[in-house]
Amino acid sequence: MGKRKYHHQDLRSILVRTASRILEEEGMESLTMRHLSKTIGVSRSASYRHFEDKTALLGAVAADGFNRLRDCLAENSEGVPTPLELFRHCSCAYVRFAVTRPTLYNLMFGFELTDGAPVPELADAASGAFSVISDFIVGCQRQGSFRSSDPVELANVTWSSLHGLSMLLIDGAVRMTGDGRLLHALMKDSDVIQVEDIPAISNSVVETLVRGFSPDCDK
Amino acid sequence: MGKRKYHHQDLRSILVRTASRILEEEGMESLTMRHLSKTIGVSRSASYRHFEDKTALLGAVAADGFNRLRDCLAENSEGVPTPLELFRHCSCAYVRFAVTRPTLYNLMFGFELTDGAPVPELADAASGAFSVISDFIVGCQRQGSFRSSDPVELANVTWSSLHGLSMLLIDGAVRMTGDGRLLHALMKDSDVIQVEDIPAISNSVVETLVRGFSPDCDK
DNA sequence: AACTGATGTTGACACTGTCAACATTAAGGT
DNA sequence: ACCTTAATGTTGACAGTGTCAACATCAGTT
Repeated sequence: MGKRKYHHQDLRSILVRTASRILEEEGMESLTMRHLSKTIGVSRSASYRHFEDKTALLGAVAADGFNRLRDCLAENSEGVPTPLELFRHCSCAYVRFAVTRPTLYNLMFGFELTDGAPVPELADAASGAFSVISDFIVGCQRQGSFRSSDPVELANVTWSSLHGLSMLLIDGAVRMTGDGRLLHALMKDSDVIQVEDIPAISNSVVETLVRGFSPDCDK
Repeated sequence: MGKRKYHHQDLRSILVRTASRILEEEGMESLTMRHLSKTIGVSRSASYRHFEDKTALLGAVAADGFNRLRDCLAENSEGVPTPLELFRHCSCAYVRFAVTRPTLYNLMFGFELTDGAPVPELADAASGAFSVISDFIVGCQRQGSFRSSDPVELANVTWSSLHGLSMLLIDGAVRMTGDGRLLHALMKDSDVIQVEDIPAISNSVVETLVRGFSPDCDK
């Protein structure tokens, strides 16, 4: 009695979800096909009926990550009044997503996102997340908060900055001082950043981005 | 006769150099302790007299990468007249370094750079490379090309942007259109970027950074 | 009821990082 | 010259990995 079901109904998505959980909770090197299979309670190479490779599995996890990022960015923008505030909220949500899921975020960008990529769904997912930021920028332009040059240019700089900042935070290369400014990596007496510091960090970067480096417009 | 030398004179640095070469020429997954040892012509676990771990070896390779980056940035700044031009050159050199050595660059930032890090020399090396950019920014401020707010803030945004851009280029998430503008990842008909495109890309980002997003200073 | 394609299992293989035990060398003190 | 000692290189072994071929079991169609 209690004869266990031999076939799962949707092993594929269970694999992706569990892999994602293992990734975040136990780290990248713990995410092995055998460990994954064992935690699910399935045989060691059952995954190969659903994914050609371990790489293919990881690709699916990464794509799922991009979708979750897109949803996260969209959620955080509900009920925000001005486009500029929306842009700020979105940027902050982006960095927080990355920093609170470092391993997943690393995985997401560890793939070739190129056109003829091994995992095409990944490219679409990444594209979707990027579009959210892109749209908010266009909104800022329409409302007059941003100058009306090529929105793609602004979007790429934004994405580069947010992505770079997230990575540097993850790697511990950038910290925060007591008064909320960013601090160059590894200066003495710098504290490890906390989750509640993220808004300050993110806003600091966004403000610098908006203002620019040039002194021409110093009031 | 021809009795081979049993001891190398400096196996440690040979290991780092060869590992670095394998990394760039054959890719990350080809960099295995056994393959490395075999190409050097030394036994499989001789490396463990010089490095506690494979991780320790990789850390040394990464640190060496940061030093090479520092030198590369310094070299590219000789004979450049104005601080702003220096900043542009330096930024371009940074991105080119990353894009032409994607695997190495990925490795360099795949470590915890934190204070109590497993590989402390890595932190210092990263710090050194970062300082070059940082100094140029201060130069721009002194000369009046950049506004005189906290230089650390500008430096961090710069580093974030350059790092993010490099990563996105490496992953194929950002491309270039025929007319030299950046293009959002994976739009149809986009070309793969070439090395000679890098100056245009880098300058585009730098210019946006300097100008800012805000329309306040639109001439 | 029999066939069939999809799905899960087991045994096996080559490969990996790493360690313990051993061999060889270089250097220094007597 | 010898012996000691530490550093350095080698070999055998082990657990763990991704993956494949051969087999077993299920769900659905004819």
